[in-house]
Amino acid sequence: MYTIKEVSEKLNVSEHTLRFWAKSGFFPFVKRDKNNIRLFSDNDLEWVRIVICLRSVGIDNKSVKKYIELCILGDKTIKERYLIIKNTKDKALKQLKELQKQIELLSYKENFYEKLINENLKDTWNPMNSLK
Amino acid sequence: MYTIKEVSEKLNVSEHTLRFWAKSGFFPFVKRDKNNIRLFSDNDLEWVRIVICLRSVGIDNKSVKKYIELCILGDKTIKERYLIIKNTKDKALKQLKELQKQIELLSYKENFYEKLINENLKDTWNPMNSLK
DNA sequence: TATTGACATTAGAGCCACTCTCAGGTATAA
DNA sequence: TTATACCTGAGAGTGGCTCTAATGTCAATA
Repeated sequence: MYTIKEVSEKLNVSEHTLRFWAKSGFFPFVKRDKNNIRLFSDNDLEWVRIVICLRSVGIDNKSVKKYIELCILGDKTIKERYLIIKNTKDKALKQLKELQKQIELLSYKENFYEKLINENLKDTWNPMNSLK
Repeated sequence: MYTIKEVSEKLNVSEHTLRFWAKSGFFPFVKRDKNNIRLFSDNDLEWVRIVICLRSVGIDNKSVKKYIELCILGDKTIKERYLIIKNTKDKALKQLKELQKQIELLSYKENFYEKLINENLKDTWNPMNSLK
């Protein structure tokens, strides 16, 4: 069983965020010890991982909450949950493409600056000039 | 020359955001017509693209502003700008890896649900059970 | 035994980056 | 000349943290 701090370190999410998520009802199953301290099981960690996954792909907190509620409702919500995960994956794939495009642009500019520095040329990329 | 609306459509950023960015000093070079309406040149569009790029990789507005100010200062800031772009690219590459991991997890779960639906099995993924 | 330090808890204020609403200005078209 | 389709700025509202403050538990040390 892990405290908030340990979960925070294991999964690289701030304690603040974990408490905020807890307050938002993302972890209805996490137990407390006699001093009211949250104890996450290994299985709970997997849940946190899913929340991280959904959030990092830009699913808003309300929808994350809804997904969790569907899980708790059990088998009869499987199709709905399937669709949420599928749509989320599709969204993530789009983001991946977008990110690749941004990396290309950044690489282009990195290269551009490298050349400028090496060749000691003037910068032709400034408010008054064009990219290409 | 393009109005805010046209830029918004071309680059898929809301007019609100563009105005917000303008107010934040991200486009000090954009001209206005006699009615005070912003007119973006093709070159300005490239600037907006860079801002989109930096923002979408999570560079905060203050740092975006700083980068723009460095550009305006001209040649003597090239090395500093190079480092900003390089660090941003590295950050983006990390995000790419992270995103790929998330997509893997989503695919795993998608598959899991698909099987459940096809085989009409019970859901073993719920608060009380483990992922594997 | 008292206190120090490392942990935990909550409520709630503050912050960032939008996002939206509003009131108002201009230009063309019916 | 009124409708529409734009544009403008100011400023309120929102989401999702992020941080602070006040408080509590417990183990170790002076």
